[in-house]
Amino acid sequence: MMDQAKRERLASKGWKVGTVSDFLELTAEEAIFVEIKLALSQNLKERRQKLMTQTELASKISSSQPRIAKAENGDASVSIELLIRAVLATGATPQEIGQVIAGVG
Amino acid sequence: MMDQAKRERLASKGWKVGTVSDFLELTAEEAIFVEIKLALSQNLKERRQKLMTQTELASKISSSQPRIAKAENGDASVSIELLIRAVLATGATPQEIGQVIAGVG
DNA sequence: GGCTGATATATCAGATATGATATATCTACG
DNA sequence: CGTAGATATATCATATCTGATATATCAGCC
Repeated sequence: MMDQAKRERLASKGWKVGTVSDFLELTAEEAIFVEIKLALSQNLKERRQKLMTQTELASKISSSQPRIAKAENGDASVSIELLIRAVLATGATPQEIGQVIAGVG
Repeated sequence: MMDQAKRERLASKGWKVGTVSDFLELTAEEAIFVEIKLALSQNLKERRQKLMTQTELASKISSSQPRIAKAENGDASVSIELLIRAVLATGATPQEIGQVIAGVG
């Protein structure tokens, strides 16, 4: 079970987990979906930090530094689309992305 | 190298691969991104057909039958978001989704 | 042929994610 | 301290994706 601290951390990023009952309304699939996004987000941050600045990565994918920051911080407004585009731009292979997702759950 | 037939197949779904030069403007990462979407699309169709109708799946994820049809046919207007939500709704695990993505490339 | 259920295609108004911009915060170094 | 580079936060107009709806096509069966 997810603890209070984690719920608050997610809620602060815009995820709809404010109250306990709200949280319980998340279906198992929705929960997995969020976890996949968070896993990609973490992976992006790790890979990017070794290679370049947020500004450099942003220009590679015609995005902006603020959006990369949100992507790396698990902001709910960032789509999986952008997360995957960004991870690919760090040189990740489909195999690596697959492993990150498989590591969820 | 992708052949003419495949280019035409993609273009017909809305992908920007109309002319050869347009096609060549796709970066390697963009190409991988499209392939990931197509792999998820195929996987969705296979899994869903064994379990339920498009209409049933649509209601599970508060979508519509036409949108599921587009998702299964690799239409460019369908996001990875929707593809993953749909695959999860067929009961796929993160492990299975990871494998599908890892299988690209 | 006609009927029925499933899937595909077309259109569209509304919702959501987007990049841009401005600015704030942080960190390291002089 | 002050300056510089990197990252975080806020706001916003626009582009893209969305579900809904209507309708077309297809397959199997009578």
